[in-house]
Amino acid sequence: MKHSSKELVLSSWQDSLHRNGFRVTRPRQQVMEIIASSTTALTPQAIYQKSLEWDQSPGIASVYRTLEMLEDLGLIQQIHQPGGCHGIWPVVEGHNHFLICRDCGQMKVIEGDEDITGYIDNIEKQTGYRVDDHWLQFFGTCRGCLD
Amino acid sequence: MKHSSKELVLSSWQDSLHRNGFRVTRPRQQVMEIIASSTTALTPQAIYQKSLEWDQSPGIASVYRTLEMLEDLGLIQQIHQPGGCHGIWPVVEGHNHFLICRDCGQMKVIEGDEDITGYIDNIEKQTGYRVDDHWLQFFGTCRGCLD
DNA sequence: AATGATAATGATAATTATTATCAATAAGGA
DNA sequence: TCCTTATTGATAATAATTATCATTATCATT
Repeated sequence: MKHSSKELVLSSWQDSLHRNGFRVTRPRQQVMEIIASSTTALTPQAIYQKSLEWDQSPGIASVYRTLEMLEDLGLIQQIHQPGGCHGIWPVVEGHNHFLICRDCGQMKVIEGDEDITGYIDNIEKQTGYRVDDHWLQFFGTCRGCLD
Repeated sequence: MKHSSKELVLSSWQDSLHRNGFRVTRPRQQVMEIIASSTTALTPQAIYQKSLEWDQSPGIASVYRTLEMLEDLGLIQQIHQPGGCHGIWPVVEGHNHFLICRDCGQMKVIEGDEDITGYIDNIEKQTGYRVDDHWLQFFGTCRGCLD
């Protein structure tokens, strides 16, 4: 029996909650399910709206509380977009860059390319800053929205 | 007589308002002054707070209205940071990348390096996306905060 | 499987940020 | 200087997030 990536993510998240002494409750499972299933970075409000499709759904306060917990555990992160707001996206192994479709919001995660390490060295030399992290995001149109 | 960069920015912004039929009012001048003088990307609320140091200051609504106008004119942009909120920063010629100090918020603008064009080509080939823009931001510690 | 300590929830009040409204004001061309 | 009207300031309305607290449900222990 083959497990989908989503199921692997969800079970590892549940493990993480247990290991850190957090209970695995229905509201938390629902929020995690929505995040892990999404192909776009969702805002807290959007997550709450999606949860309303269930016959039973978490209160808005629990959505925010769950997001805070997941972020503290390093399981999710905020992705910023030109519009102004940020959406929620799972943290995955390694350093990532993001590719976002302006039309439908669909996201792709790109394995961090080390091509820019040279660039970073230059910046450190020229500015005197010590650089310890960076964001690289690409915006454009996905295959499906190009037609 | 040598004009500072700030003065050049402010006079070009005023020209832009005039050319586009906007009046140059005291509240607008104050907001522009604060943005052009800042070494960090300020939120609308932070701009309003700074304006209160004057004996006369714009209402909060005028701050928001001025920011919307300046953004529509392409004179300012929103800079996103890990904290969650975004700050206001002048748009300058060409494509830029940003270097932000985590401690004091001080920003440096880096002339867009074309090193990543090859990277973008690869991404387009591998994903089928058409990429038309990107954000590259570096986070770290500035010279002053390193001590 | 039942119990119990307590973490977590849901409902809602409180807070904060942003936008809309409108009478009064001031910019800038005539 | 006058006049037209774009803009302002005060504040109401809206939206998003956080805090409060009595009730509920998880899960280690029995």
